[in-house]
Amino acid sequence: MDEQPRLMHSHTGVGMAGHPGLPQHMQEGTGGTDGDGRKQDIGDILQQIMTITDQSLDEAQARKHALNCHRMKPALFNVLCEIKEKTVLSIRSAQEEEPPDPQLMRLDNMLLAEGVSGPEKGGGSAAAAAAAAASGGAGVDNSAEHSDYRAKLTQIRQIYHTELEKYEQACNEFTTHVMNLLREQSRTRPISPKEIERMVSIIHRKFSSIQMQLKQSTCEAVMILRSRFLDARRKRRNFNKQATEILNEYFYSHLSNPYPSEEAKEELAKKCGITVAQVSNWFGNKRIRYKKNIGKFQEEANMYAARTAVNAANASSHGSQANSPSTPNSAGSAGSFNMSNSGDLFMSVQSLNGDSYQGAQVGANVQSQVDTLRHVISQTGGYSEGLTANQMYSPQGINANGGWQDAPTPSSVTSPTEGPGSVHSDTSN
DNA sequence: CTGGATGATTTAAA
DNA sequence: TTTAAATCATCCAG
Repeated sequence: MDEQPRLMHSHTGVGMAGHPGLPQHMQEGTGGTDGDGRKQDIGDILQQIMTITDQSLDEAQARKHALNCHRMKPALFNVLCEIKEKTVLSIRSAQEEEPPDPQLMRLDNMLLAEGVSGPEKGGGSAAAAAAAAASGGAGVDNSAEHSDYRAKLTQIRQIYHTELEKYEQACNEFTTHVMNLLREQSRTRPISPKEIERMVSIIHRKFSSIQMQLKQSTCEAVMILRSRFLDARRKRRNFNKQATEILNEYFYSHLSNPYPSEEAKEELAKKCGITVAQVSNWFGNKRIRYKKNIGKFQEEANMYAARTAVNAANASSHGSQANSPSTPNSAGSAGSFNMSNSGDLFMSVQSLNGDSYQGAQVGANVQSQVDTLRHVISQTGGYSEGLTANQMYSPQGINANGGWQDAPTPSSVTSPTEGPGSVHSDTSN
């Protein structure tokens, strides 16, 4: 910009002094000072303006320059300004106020709520933030649960921000370009700053409509992601066999107190490749279902008990304790550990009695404990089978210890119509 | 297609 | 908050 653009209102009527260095062809007819010559001059200029679109760019540039430098130009410009001054009112009045688009506001709010357009870090998605807040300290499994979701959300956020930046940059570039163009044009035609402002606002509106599209598609992406995430969470997928085995192993080896501690849950979760919450769910389900129908789980219980017994025997022969998922002990007191052991062994006893289970694998030291347990069995043998089943996993001592199924009050359990006993009957009878 | 198995969610209680 | 219990929703073998 070597030359100040002559905007309409800042225009102060440049003198009519001739410009030096006019091209030769522009000079013709300017020699005389009479009216005819001037008229022809104007006609010539107008003619050139009219045909300007037919010219090549270089040619046009040259012509433009020539016109700009023409001595008649300021006068013509003034005339144009006057004409425009009279007609521009209608344009100016058409400048409407732009009300904030409610849809845009809704989109903005949603993006903010989803953490897409909000602060970069510290919270991620609203859902994740809420989950993290709800879970307090145990954010590890939650982050694992939501990591996929959050990763995708972050991706969306990144795309959104890059696109937004791109649009803004493009908008600024375009605005600058248009403004320069208008300034440039304001040399040859009257353009008010208001008009430039208006043009800029039109450009901004156009770009913001593009931005709204971006926001809309981002919102859609978030919604899709969200629904997919929720679906995935709602969808049930069975754990793999190994995970189930590990869980069952723990459950049956801690049958007297199948309440894994937080650390135990974490370890189990890690081993099984599931979350701590899932471990909790599993144990919750397992406890209630086991208790509801012990007979149904008899075989499973025997199997795992035998396996645990074997493991224990092997481990003890190597001089170390329990091989099961390295929880020190679920129930703090020393007595309960023994109890739990005895309870588990009791399962083996049952299988030996009822089904001639291969007890040969049970180590000798274990066998001796089995013998002592037989007493317990015989003592409780007078009850109905259903009760026997209950007694199996909750010997008296455990109840005293706050065992996992709080004293099933024999009287209530004795109701003979119950299922467990009947199922159990195939093995014991 | 069906019924049982099973993981997840909800509700209520401690 | 954890847990028991009920319930939901899906999976899956037959």
